[in-house]
Amino acid sequence: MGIENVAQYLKSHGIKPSYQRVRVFEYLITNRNHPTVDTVYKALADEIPTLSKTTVYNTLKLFAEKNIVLVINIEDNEIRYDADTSVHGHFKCLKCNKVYDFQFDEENLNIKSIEGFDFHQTHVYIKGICKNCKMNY
Amino acid sequence: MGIENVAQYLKSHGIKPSYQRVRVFEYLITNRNHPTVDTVYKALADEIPTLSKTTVYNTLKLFAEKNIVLVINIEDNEIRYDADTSVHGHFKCLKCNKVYDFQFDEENLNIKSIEGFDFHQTHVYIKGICKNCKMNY
DNA sequence: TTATATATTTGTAACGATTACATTATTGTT
DNA sequence: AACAATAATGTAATCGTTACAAATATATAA
Ligand SMILES: [Mn+2]
Ligand SMILES: [Mn+2]
Ligand SMILES: [Zn+2]
Ligand SMILES: [Zn+2]
Repeated sequence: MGIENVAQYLKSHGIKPSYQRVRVFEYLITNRNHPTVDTVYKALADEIPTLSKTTVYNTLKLFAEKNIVLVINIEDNEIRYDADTSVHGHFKCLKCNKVYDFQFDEENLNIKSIEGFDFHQTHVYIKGICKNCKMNY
Repeated sequence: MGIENVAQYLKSHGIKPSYQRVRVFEYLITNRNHPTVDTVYKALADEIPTLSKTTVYNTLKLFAEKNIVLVINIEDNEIRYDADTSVHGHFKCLKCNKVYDFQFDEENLNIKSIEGFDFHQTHVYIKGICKNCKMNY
């Protein structure tokens, strides 16, 4: 994504840009790894020794409410976050556990049997084995 | 689904058809409501007073491993189960919390950027407001 | 600047869904 | 009936998440 000024970006979405919030959001856009709360916490705890895991929880929940992050529920045992809020799908490799982005044509989904419904969010999740893992095993 | 003999169906998928397993699977195919563990437990506990919630957990996990139920993770705070294992999408209404099935054209998704990956499962989840709730509020 | 109010962060305790595990019950076989 | 194997049950433990109160930081007014 092309976010140059993170503080300004947060402000423009109604979020006061505290130090911790800026750092969490910066983590998301520089490491595009669809991290869990724990991943973010462990990564930042070194550089921000006073950081509390509760703050990471609160911050990501706030980001989700303000719609600057997507909440990704591919697996039932982990919640991941994504600062890329454009419409795209997620592929999780069952061997290396990496989550890949992919594009898809939403219009061509050609959805039947739920006409007249209001769509707020669409999530497309695919599980399988990625190219790397297919070759190396 | 057209499953006449549940016990036979379980056997054919490598599952010994104990009384509890048959009852849980029967619940799934008669009430097509994408229930949680708790929903199944509460519904059957009346008729099977000795039923343990652990058994419902074990049973649904076994069904998922043997691929006779789908695990549905639309929301991060609830795991739902579906005995209809055909490819179809799920719409969750954010007002009435009902989960609707819908069909979609998998081929037309036209997925880019993950060529050469092996797909095991595809999930399409949509959240929004259903037709009923739109009209009645 | 100082005082005061508001917002945010922190750390700990509580919660709740899920799992682990030991015990009991059931089923199938000799 | 005796035995072995499998499944169900109930309780305790686990772990991710949330609630909450105290501490800290930030903004505003005097
Ligand atoms: Mn993504
Ligand atoms: Mn379904
Ligand atoms: Zn992989
Ligand atoms: Zn509804």
